[in-house]
Amino acid sequence: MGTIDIDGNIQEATCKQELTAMRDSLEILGGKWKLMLLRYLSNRLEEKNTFKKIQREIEGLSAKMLAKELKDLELNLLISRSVINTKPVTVEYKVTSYGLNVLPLAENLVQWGLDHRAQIKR
Amino acid sequence: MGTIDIDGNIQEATCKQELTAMRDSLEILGGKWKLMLLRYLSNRLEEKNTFKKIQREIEGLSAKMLAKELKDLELNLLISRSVINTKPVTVEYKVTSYGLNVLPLAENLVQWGLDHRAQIKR
DNA sequence: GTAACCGGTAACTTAAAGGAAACTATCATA
DNA sequence: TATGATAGTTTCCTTTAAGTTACCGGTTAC
Repeated sequence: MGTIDIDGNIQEATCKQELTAMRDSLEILGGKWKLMLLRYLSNRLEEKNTFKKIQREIEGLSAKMLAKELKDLELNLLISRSVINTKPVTVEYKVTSYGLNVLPLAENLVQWGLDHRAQIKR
Repeated sequence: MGTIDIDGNIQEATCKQELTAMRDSLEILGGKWKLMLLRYLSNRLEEKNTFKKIQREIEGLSAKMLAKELKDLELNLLISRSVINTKPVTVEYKVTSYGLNVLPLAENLVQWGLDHRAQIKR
């Protein structure tokens, strides 16, 4: 196992680095709404996903949480935010192409959760 | 996408079920120590991993948290607990074969975390 | 008899996450 | 002038996750 850096060198991660990496992942993707938002936006690439639209369509998601989660995702380059000059202004959120890379991971979690529920039932 | 149940039927999951599944996964695997413990035990299949040994070797992990995380993992059939009649008694924890299935998911998280750190640096 | 080892538990504290409701500011329509 | 839309922010509150310290019962070695 190893990543490849800019110069093409294999980067073997130490045990501690691996742990940090895992915690990073859980911290960045792990909130209550983050993966959900990424999946939501990934499944609506052709639509104009504004703040209010997202909030209306995801039940239970408050403005405060939505604003925070969107900010976090943007900071991590997973989504983009663009202000559009309509009146009143609208703001559109999109998954970045980099953000699309998270999807397989999210689907793995979905699948594991489904399998696990079946497993526990036995 | 779909799981296969006992009778071989394809189970298509609704959107809501998928979300629940994802949250289940994060809840079951998402604590501060759970995935770390699973990886720890998975890498030490040949050793006798007792409570104290684990606590000694994982720095920062208190008895309380260790006991709690082990209980949670056991409830979810991911590890097994067996009391051994030594004096004083020791308790051995092992990953179950079912628990081993979590490893790929954990490695994905590790890999994503490493890649992401590289990505953010640019 | 007392100190140390094992596998925990209980009580308390702190830090972070999350939720509800009200509020801001700008513009448009009725 | 009042109402409603968009995109948030602010305040207050509750819940949850996690850490700290002290302790228990049983056993053995000194």
